[in-house]
Amino acid sequence: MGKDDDRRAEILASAADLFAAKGVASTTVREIGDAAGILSGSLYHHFTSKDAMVEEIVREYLRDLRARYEVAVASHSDPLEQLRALIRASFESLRDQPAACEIYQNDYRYLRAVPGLSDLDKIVAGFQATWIDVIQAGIDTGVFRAELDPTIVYRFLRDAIWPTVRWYRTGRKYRIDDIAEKCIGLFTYGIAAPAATRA
Amino acid sequence: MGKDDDRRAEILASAADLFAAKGVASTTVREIGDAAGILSGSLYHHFTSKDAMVEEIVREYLRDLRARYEVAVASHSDPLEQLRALIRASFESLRDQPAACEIYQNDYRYLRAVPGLSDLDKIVAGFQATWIDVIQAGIDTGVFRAELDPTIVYRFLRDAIWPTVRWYRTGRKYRIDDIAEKCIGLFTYGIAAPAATRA
DNA sequence: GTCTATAACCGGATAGAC
DNA sequence: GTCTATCCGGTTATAGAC
Repeated sequence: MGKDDDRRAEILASAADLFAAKGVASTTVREIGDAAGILSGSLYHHFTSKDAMVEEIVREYLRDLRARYEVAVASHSDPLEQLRALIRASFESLRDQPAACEIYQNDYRYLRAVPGLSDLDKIVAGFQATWIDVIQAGIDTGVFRAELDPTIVYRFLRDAIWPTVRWYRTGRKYRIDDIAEKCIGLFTYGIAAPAATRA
Repeated sequence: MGKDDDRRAEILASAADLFAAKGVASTTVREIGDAAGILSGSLYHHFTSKDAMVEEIVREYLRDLRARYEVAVASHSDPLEQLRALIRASFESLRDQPAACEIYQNDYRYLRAVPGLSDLDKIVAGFQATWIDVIQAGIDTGVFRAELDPTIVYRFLRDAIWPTVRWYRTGRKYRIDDIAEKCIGLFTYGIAAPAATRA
């Protein structure tokens, strides 16, 4: 049984790489078969459909991300530290599961239309609530600036962080930890030099 | 002649809406025909192919954005004001041409593969250079914090701004000018309340 | 568990009548 | 300038042999 599961996992992993590189819709079952060393028809012995493969990849990814977020929030009481932990957790997720993350980023519209992922919007709303609660707590306790709009801040943070998966590559100029800290620094203190703008 | 051009422009505008809403690859020529009130075959009297339509939409959009950026940079000498003008110009572009902008955001991979858009990467590199030059000037003149990495700052800014086109809708809770100013405030000063973190 | 062969469908694009 | 009719290629998925 372990052997079969391994084979399944191998096929799924190489399929995820293809989905990430070319987009889900543009990846054919023939290509998935080629990458796994079998013919497309044989895929249907392991999976019921191409969309079922996509669903399995994305579900596992979301489950993992949810777990990381829960640890991040539970590990701190200060909202600023919680927010920083959420940012770090996001970058670590994107480092550890780049293929699934890229699928999630690039093909959200496709995923929403997959029958088995009809609860996707609900899951994503849960992530959003986690971030916004932390931001709101920061404002309420005076750690964050009072003028901030939590929803808008969340959206800018989210959209700044996740596309990193498209340009970050392991072993290149930046390590993911460095990028995470630069992101934290930028969003915590802003661009402007204090003396020049806060007079 | 004017009549023909109008008809062309109408078809192109409704096609752009479809491309933006469903994605370019998922939009069929039959749907484009339906939206224009003609059959798919008749489209080929006005355009040589579906990709030719896409190319025309995107080229016009990029030309307009380039012009806005040039005005933004030329109108100021202080790097902080130049950066703010670039941010405002981006949001105004996204407000005035939401369909083309969304295509550009969502279907970049598709666009890169369109033969007629083989210079796309080069054009985009020009945009990037404009932003990075301004950020570097801000650091050099001491207006921006010295620790900043211009390339990274550019990427976070770019990725925070453009996805706005996906959730912003005219006449809703926020006007685009408000969103632009909130973006400027967030990236200029950061999240942290000064007293709490700068001690 | 994989292969062969093929069904059933849908996409972009074309030719020629009107 | 639009319609009718159709071609051709590529897609997912299935049936049954091995």
